[in-house]
Amino acid sequence: MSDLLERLRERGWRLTAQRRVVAEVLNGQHVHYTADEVHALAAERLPEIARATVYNTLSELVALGEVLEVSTDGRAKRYDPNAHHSHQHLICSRCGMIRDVHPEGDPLSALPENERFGFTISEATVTYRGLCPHCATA
Amino acid sequence: MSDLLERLRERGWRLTAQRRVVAEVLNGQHVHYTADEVHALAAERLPEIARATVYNTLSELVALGEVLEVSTDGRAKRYDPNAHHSHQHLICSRCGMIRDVHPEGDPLSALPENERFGFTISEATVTYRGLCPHCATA
DNA sequence: ATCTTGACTTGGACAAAGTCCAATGTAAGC
DNA sequence: GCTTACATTGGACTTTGTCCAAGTCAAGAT
Repeated sequence: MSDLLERLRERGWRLTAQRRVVAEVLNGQHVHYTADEVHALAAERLPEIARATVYNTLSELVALGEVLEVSTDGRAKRYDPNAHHSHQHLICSRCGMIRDVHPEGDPLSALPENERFGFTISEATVTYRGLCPHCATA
Repeated sequence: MSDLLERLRERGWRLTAQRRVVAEVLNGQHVHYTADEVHALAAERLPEIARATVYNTLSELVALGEVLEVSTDGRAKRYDPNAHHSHQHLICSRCGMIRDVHPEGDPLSALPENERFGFTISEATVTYRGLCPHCATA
């Protein structure tokens, strides 16, 4: 935890109570919260924190590479604190639960040159969908 | 084109002027429009078509499996008329443009059994991101 | 050809998610 | 402990999408 705050301070991040609370809410979670959920959890500790501040802070954490933005469908974006381990996502089509997974190989290499259309490709994400054990039996 | 409309009619779809125009806008495109873009294009031919009708019609086409919904990020969903050929997407991080691409191999097989957490996995989608030739030079 | 009817369309209100901005507050360096 | 540049606030605004009651119309029946 304090690693995160220290890394941020080294990069010139001004450490305010609001930013600390947002970072603490995210840190070490294996669930991926929406911005509104982060706001609600942060407000438990710091009641007057503004929605805009949560959005700002999340965007900064994403820009700094400390947190990943995951947009699963047309709904709210979710924030994934596990930015330092490359991984992909497995999502339950029914309940929306997300698990981090680690497929083998590099999906980037599966795209031949003549399928790149002049793009400068920087990233490939793989999303697996299906039913989680709980939803499959329910 | 008329294939699509015929298929839909066989399934009991009531063919209205509005639905015809929406289907015609989508048909045969290799770009993937947002609902608003579809609305604008449809309105060129049928000026008074309502936004709600476009949304309704797109949802029906998706439910019938004739069109795929692609949600690229937090922005508007895009509609992909190429539902009958399996493919993946390459997205410009700046302007949001989408191209269909065809990577080699099957991403599903890259996920080992012990990384499936009891899920019944039905689908794997791969999304490549980068800058399109136009945005890379601008 | 006209009627009938249930499905379709309309437009406006509403909602969710997110952005923007001017005024105010404050962390950190001096 | 001052100062000031940077952060926060809250409310208005935007975008994307959904909902609904009232009006309209495609298509089968007569």
